[in-house]
Amino acid sequence: MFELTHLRCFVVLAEELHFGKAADRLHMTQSPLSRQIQVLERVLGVELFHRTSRRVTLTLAGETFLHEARRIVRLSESAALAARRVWKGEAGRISIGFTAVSGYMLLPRIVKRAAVALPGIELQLHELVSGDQSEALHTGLIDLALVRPPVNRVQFDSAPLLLEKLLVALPEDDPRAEQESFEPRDFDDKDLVMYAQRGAGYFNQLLSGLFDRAGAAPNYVQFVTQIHSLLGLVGASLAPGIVPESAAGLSPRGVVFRPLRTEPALPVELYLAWRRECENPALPAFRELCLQAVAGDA
Amino acid sequence: MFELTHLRCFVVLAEELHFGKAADRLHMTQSPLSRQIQVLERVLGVELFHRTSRRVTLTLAGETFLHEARRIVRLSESAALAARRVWKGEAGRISIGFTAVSGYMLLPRIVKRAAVALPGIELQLHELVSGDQSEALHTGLIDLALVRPPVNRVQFDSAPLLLEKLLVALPEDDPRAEQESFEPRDFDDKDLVMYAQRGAGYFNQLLSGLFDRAGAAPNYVQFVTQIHSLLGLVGASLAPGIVPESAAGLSPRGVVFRPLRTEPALPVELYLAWRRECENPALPAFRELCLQAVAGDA
DNA sequence: TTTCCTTACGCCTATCGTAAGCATA
DNA sequence: TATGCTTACGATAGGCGTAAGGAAA
Repeated sequence: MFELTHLRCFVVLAEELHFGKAADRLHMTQSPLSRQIQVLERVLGVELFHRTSRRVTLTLAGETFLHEARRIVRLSESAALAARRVWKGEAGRISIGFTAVSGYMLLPRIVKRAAVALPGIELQLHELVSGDQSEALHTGLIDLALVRPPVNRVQFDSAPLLLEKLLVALPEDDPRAEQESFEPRDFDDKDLVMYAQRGAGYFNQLLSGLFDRAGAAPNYVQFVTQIHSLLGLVGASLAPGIVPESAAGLSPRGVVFRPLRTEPALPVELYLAWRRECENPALPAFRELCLQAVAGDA
Repeated sequence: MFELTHLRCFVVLAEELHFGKAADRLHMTQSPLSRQIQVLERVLGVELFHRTSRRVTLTLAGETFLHEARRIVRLSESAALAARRVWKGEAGRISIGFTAVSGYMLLPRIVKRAAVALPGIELQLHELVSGDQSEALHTGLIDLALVRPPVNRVQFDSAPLLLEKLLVALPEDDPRAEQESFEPRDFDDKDLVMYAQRGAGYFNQLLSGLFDRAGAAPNYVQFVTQIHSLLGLVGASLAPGIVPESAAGLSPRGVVFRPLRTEPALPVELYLAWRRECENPALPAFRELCLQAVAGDA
């Protein structure tokens, strides 16, 4: 078969229609050019040029081949450029995993920034429940995860992304809905929708610790794994619940939000996590952009 | 720069993800394959594969490059095929020159046949006055001409394509319009629209000879170079004229056609003409088709 | 005679295959 | 220990440039 060298020689000769000039442009002498063309013609079984030792012209077959040869040469150049851009992280695709609540608040801001700062990067968003995130990260389905602690520090690298306040979510018909703000001990021996230990371990531990330190023991009327479910129950007037600040952005019906005074004031953590051997070259720049997107709007 | 060899190796390896198996498919040993990939990667400045001495996987840059490499390899194969088809005359483009009258009758039949019998051939039709045809043929604007004799036998090869009768074209209000048929001596000393010696030499000579041999001397009221013009004058009731049979297919307003008895009965010749050094590989098959198209419908 | 494409010859780079090296399961 | 990718080495094929050959203006 022929090679790209042959095509490059052919294209230039077809443009110059003069072996000497074409050879100059190709930084070679006439003789090897002549042979390159001969080889190409022999391999194809086609006369590409009409040569009369005085004038060189394309045959019809040569004209159609020129068309294709140009495309191939151009493609080979652009393919190299594209590969280099992906390799250098200027282009490519990044898959991001997020849980509903963490994503709804942050991702629009991140996506908007990325479109401006990293125009060659295509973002793929995967909404995943917390438990699935680390597996998705491990198998390579996603390159980056927005997760609650703890992050498995053996498999993954991570960076704190955001700290949030906690809010009390109350049914709007709850008598305490008038109250300005709350503190943990307000829920001692009071009904509360709580997070399950399995499936919502982070919020379960966070709130348990909070109530323990305050010497409060709420009456857990229901355990849920997702903030969505909790807000549904609150909206149905079952009982109040505690949610991260970003959940207020969901504006659920029949629910009002009030501050919960805690120590520290911003106890809810959100982390970025990624595989230690980060083989996606676009990832470092994108992680940086995530951190800036959060900081820039804080 | 890289070569097609590198791309072919790369594509197969990307499919097998195993140097040994890929090398088998490429009819080579592992070692040169390994080096081909290394060269490609060095030339691109990009790691295409993630190698762990146990497992081979594509990097992201490799995935995008694979996409392009496949296209390039496929294109190079199809380009060779296309060039070969044109070279063998199975595909290509043929430019045909024709004069209005000769073309209008014959070309539709020829075009229809070619679409079926030579589907890879694209036809380009050029309507040209007789005088321009041989120049167009010479310069290569057209590959084939439908022409009236004489054909320059030094520059061109030719073949008789069609013989036609002559018809008398009469204004419909001419008293002789009732007459069944004519012979040349009917026009002795009668008004007639005639063809000019320059620009319509063939018909001028044909008719002059006809009238001479019949001992008739019409009264030429006007000289024209094109059959179109002659029919225009006839339709305007200036005088009758003599036209080839195919002109009747134009159905001009205000003109009636009547046979002209001549010796021989089919005196009007139409030839195919082409450059002696016929460099269009599709031409021979197409010429054959033209002759068959005429014969098959005679 | 000049121009310009092709063929001939010697040199050199690049590829090939074989074989040894080395990391991983 | 077996598998499988990489490196080392000698042989060879194909490319290049220089120089001579040959047809056309």
